[in-house]
Amino acid sequence: MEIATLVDAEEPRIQSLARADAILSAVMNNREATPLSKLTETLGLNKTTVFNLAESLVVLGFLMRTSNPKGYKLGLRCLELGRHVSKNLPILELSRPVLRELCQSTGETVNLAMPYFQEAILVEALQSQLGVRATAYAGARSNYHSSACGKVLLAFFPEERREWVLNNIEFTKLTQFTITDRGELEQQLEDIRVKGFASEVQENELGASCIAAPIFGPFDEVVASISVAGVVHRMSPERVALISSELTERCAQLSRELIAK
Amino acid sequence: MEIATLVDAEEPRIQSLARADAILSAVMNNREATPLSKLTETLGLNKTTVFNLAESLVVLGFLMRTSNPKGYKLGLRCLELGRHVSKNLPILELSRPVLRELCQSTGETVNLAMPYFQEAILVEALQSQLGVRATAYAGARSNYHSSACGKVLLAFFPEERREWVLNNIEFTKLTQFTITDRGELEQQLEDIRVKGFASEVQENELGASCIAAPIFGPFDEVVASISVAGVVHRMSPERVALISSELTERCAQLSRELIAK
DNA sequence: GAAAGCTGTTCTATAATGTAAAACCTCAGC
DNA sequence: GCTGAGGTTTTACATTATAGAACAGCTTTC
Repeated sequence: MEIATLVDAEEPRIQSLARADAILSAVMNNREATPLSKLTETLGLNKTTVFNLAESLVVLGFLMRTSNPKGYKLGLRCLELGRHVSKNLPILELSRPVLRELCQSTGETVNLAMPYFQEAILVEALQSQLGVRATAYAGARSNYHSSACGKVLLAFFPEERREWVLNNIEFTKLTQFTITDRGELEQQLEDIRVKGFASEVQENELGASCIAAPIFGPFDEVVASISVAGVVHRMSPERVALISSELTERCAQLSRELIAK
Repeated sequence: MEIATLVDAEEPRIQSLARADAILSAVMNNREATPLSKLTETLGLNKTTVFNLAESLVVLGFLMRTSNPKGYKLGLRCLELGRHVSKNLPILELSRPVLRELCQSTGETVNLAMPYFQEAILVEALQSQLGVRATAYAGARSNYHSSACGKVLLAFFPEERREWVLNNIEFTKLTQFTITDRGELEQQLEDIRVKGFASEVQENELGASCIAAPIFGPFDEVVASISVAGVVHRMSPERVALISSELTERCAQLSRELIAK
C-alpha cells in the first residue's frame, strides 16, 4: 500500500496546510523516524520548504524530532487532539458500553466505524481475549468495498454520496474473495439495504469473517456502523443469524438514542 | 482558564500553520460547535482569513462542520493521528501493562505524563472503579508546579530546561495549597531529586493527593512520569510510603527497559 | 588524513500565496 | 417584506512562503 494520496473532493484553499498534512501522512506511514530527505522526496518539494513546514509542526507539537535515527515522528499535540475527539463524539460515547457488551457476549472483535473521505475509519476497536481491550485496529482505515462496516455505510449513504464514493473507489484486491466489480458491489448494497445489515467472508482478510449494522443520526443519515469480526470457521450461518440480529437490534437502539439527544 | 496561548520558545516559521493550530485550539476549548464568528473573534483575524483556514482544515479532516448549532468541531483526522501516536510511543506501549497492574494493585487512578511545552500532558489515564478503565483525564494537560507528575518531570529536567520552565511558569493557584512561590517550588524539587519521587496533597485539586515517579530514557533524560492519585483521606503516610516504593521500583524497571530497547 | 558527498540549516530575492476589504448571499426575526 | 447578523465569494494587493544558492556538520571513501 502506497502513501495515502487522498483524492479529495476539494483541494484545501491554503496550500501550506495541505502540505503540512501531507507531511503528517508521510511521517505516519513511516515506521521509523522520517528524515528530512525522505520527506522532501515523497512530497516532491524543495528542501527548504519542507524544512520550514516541518519545523513549524515541531514548534506546534504535531511533530517531534528524534535524534537516534535522526528524523521526525508524530508529536503529542496529535494525541491531545485525538483524545479530545474521542471524548466529544456523541456516537462514540453512546456506543462505548454497547461495544463492550457486544464484545463480551460474542467473544469476538468489535469495531465502530465512521465515514471518512473515501474510506471508513475505525473509531474504536475492542478485542475480547483476556478481557475486553483495545486492538491495534483503532484509528485504522477500512475499505468501503471489502469490509462489512464499510459496505453498510456505503449501502445506506444518500444516493449522491454513494455514487461519488463508487466512482472514486479503487477496488483494491485484498484477498481472492474481495469484490472488484462495481456491478457486483452495487447488487450487494441493494441486498444490504433489504436485510438491514452487511456480512463479509474473507473479503477483507483471509480467515476472517465480519457482520456489520448501521447507526443513523437525527436526519436519518448513516453516521456510523458497528461490526463483529471473527475467525471464519467460528461463523456458522446460525451464529451469523444470531449475531446479526443482536447487532441490528443494538444499532437501532443507538440510532434512537442519537435522535433523542 | 483562557484559550491556551502557549508562549512558545520559538514562533512557527509558517504563519498559516500557527493560525490553523490556533483554530484547532479554539475549537477544542469550546464545548459546543464553534461558529465562524466566534473563531474570528478569538483569533482577532479577518473573517475571510479564518474562513479559508477553517475550510481547509475541514477538507483535510481536522475539522468537521456541524449543522444544528452551525459551526466547527474537531474532525476524525485528529483521531487517526492521535491513535497512531499512542500506538507508536515506545514508552506508552511499554508502560501500559505496568499502569494496569498499578491501577489494580492500588485501586487508585494511575496516570502517565510526558513533558509538553510549559505543561505536562497526561498521555494515559486509568481509573480502577468497575475494572480498569480510561478516565476523562487522558489527553489533558497538567501543571508543572501543582501536580506530582509535573513536579517530578521538572525536578529531573536538565538544569537549563528546568530554568526555562521555571522562568515561564505562571503559578496558577488551583487550591489554597498550591505552591505559588518559585523558591518554595525549587526547594521541593531538590527534595524530589533526593527522594526519587514526588508527592502532592491537595495542591492540584481539593480532596486529591498524588504520588509520582520519573522514567528515564537512553540518555538519562526524564521522558515521562507515572503518578498514582487518590482521595486524600485514603493516603496515609504508611500507604504513601508503600505506593511510592512500588512506584519508583516500577519506574526504574521501565527506565531500564527503555534503555535496553 | 584529505577530499568528496550527504543531510540539514541559514540567507536572500522573487513571485506566488494568503490576506483583508467590500460586495454578495442566505436565513431568522420582526 | 424588511432588517440585520452570520456566512460566502470576489478581487486587488502586499506580505509571506518559496526555492535557489551558499554554508555547515558529519560520515564515507580512497
